[in-house]
Amino acid sequence: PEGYTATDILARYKRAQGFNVLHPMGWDAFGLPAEQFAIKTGQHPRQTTEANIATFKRQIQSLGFSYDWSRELATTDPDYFKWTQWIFLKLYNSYFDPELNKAQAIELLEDALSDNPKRKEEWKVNAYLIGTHDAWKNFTSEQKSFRREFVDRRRLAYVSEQPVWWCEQLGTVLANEEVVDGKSEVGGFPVVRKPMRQWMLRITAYAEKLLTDLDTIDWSDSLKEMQRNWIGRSEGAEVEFRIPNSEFRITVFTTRPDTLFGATYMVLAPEHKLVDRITTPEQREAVSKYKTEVAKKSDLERTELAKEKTGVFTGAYAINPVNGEEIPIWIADYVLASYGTGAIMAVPAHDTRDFEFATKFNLPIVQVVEPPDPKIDWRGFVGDGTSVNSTGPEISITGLPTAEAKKKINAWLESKRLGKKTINYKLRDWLFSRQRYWGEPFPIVWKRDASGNLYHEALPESALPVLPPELTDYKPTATGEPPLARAKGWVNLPDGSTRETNTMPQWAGSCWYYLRFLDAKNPRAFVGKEAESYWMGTPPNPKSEIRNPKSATPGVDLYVGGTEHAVLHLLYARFWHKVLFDLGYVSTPEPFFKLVNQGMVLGEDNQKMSKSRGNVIPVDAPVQEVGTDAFRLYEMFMGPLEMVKPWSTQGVEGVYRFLGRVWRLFVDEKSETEFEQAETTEPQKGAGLLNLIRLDSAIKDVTAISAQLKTLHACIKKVTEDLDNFRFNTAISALMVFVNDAMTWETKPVSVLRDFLILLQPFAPHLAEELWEKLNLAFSLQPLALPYAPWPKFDPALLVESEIEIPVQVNGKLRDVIKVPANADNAAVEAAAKASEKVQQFTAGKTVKKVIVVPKKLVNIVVA
RNA sequence: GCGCGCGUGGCGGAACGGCAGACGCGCCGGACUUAGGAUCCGGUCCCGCAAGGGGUGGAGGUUCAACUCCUCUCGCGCGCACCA
Repeated sequence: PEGYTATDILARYKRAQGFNVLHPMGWDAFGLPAEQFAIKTGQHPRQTTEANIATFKRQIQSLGFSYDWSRELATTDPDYFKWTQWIFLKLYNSYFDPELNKAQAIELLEDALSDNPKRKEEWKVNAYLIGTHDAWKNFTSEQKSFRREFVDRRRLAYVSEQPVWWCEQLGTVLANEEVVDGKSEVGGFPVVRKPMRQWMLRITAYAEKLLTDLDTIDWSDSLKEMQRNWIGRSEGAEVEFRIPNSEFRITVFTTRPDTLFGATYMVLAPEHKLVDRITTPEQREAVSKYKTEVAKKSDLERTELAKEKTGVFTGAYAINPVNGEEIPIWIADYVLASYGTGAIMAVPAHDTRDFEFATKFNLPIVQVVEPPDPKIDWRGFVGDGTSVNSTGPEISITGLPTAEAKKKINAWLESKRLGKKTINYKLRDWLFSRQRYWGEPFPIVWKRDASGNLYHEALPESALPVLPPELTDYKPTATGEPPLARAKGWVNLPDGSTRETNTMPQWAGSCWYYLRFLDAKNPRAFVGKEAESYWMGTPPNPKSEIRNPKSATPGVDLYVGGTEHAVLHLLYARFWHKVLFDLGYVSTPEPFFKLVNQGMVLGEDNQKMSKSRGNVIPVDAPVQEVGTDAFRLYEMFMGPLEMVKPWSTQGVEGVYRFLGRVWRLFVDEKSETEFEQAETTEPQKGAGLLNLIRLDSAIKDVTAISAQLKTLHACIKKVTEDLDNFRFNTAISALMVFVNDAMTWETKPVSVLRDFLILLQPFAPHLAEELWEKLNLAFSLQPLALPYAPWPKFDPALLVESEIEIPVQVNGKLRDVIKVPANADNAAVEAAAKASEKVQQFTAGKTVKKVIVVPKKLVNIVVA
């Protein structure tokens, strides 16, 4: 409720300011967690999903959130996932054009192949593919399958056979992002690497944009940093090492080409393709034994237990291109097959891991970098310095600082065609298929060509939505065959083709729901052009003030959510959005302009709430005890939204008492006693008895005096400014200050109380509306609905004091507080300060060296 | 190990470089009450009768003035982690 309360307050605030506010709610209900719950309770996922939605909806509605329920959606609804499948088709039918740096329709790739000779060269298209687009129709089946493969390899959604994370207990493969410390993110089950044929999404094509565009959006630094780390950009060079008397070449990636002269050995990942080919007969046994050992280790063991380096010599040597020296090639599991080229040049003098390895296996350690400080030991020094011992027959970088050395050696490598500058990313393509029942089916069928080769083909848009088959046994299989394969009648189509039986992951639906909210019922498009550009488009809606006016990037004005989606939903959604942007379906390059992470609410014991600890506060409990308004108010009063903070039952009572004071500010206490008595004697009259409650007789339709206006306008100013900065806790404290003061008033002007209720309404809407209604009735005011009553504007003129208090310091220490006329000039203020008796006590007999007068703030007298 | 964030009363937390502790909880005292776990009034950083002194994890620095800026350091939280 914390994040939802925050957005509801802002939605109500912005609505009162006259903005057109889109504040929606929906259900992201496909995927593993929902299906796991269904299996656990032995029900069909559709049943449990519907039941859970009903429960959540009841709770959410009990909190009085002002959602536009006409836009409610569920990702499991065919009217919704039809468009999830539609977007998948767009991914399938697009490729990433590196020259234009954007996604393009796949037909353009085909056109480019036939029209642009330069492009053909780039793509390394075989000569027989050259011809006009039309000519392709007359290709032989062999040619067609070649062309198909060529195109398929470039789709943003593609099929790939490679080692993937397989989770036995969940019966499905998982994406990198869903595997945490060698276990599944859902359930914490072990996962293993297993080669499988799977659907992938080419998110790596967007690595650079996903990284650089972070600078255009207003997210927290930590969240941006998490995405940056996950994308893991690193600049370096690829260098090619020859193997003597062999055709084979080993390419390594290094961020320190300047240390090339210090490369005294090479290491290949045990899984590297060349390992078996280069291993000498004498070393064959040792190498294959090591490979088997490594294969048995889980990834967890490979990383966590890797304090001690292991590896074996392959018997082969490579030639260091800068000095022609032969260096031994080892294999070791500290080199990962999945990063860079799966091979490294080892520079033990200037890399911690290589240093450990070389020390253990007695490999030579040669200094090639001089640390900037001679006191630092060069052994294991990994920072920047000056190159030494780096002179070869053709190239020397000795004496150059690291940055220049890198530049020079890169240029040399490039001129010799031995290497080139490269950028590497940790980000891998997104594994997009799951062997589960509860997800969107792929709009894909499989066919065989004349020579019997299996190939995939997209269904036409008219075939959407592809509904999943009704299955009584929807549980996953042990073999990894998707449960959908059981529905033979569904799988096999009349024309002999078969349906794809994998389903999409739980993240698919949430990748674009914010777009569907804009136009939730549109039957013709995933979102209508007009609706999209009205809510999301450039130029930014000039009425939006949440949006940073300096940013050219519009999008969703405010997204409140937890950090748990940092490298999952929030990365995936940005990726999909960028593809849709490239293809011209949305008008912004980024989906979410401002994102605020609400901090977790801990249990009263300062621990994370969990069933096992028994410290969970169920939403219904405080709502029943103190009511929705107090609950909302406390959620916001606990502390800053972003901060982690513990729940406190006593704290809830505090804001409950505040609401009681608000009530008594408006209501005649005697009438309340009458109401309570009547309720016990005549309970059958029920709600009608509420009329017994009368407004306090001090509330009058009179002009407010200036002190009252001052109190009101100070409150307006503070609440307005705090809401603009998402500082709910201090806004509430300002409301409390107002009430504390107003309680002492002998006469309470209606106009002031009304404005106060408008300020209170976003936080405590129920109480505010009740009192608003009573005021309207009692004073026959126009019956304007409170949520649309215009937000009051504070008048600075009313806050001006004729006399102000100025603290006076002597040598920076507070000695007195003096009263001066607000319009007093600096000289007058200084004189008044010096005239103060208390001040004189500390200045007597001393020389005044300097007097600092900060207008309307403070006086500091410096004496010696 | 690297990155990000945070250290303020008994507690949650306030403070554009300008009166440290707003507001709330708790506690102490009083009023009203048969009663109070309701409500209202007053008090509440520490030492001190007071005058005054000390105080924002610790040590330095910049400044007339530092919770706020800089350097180092300690502690806590989160994230990443053999990424070449």
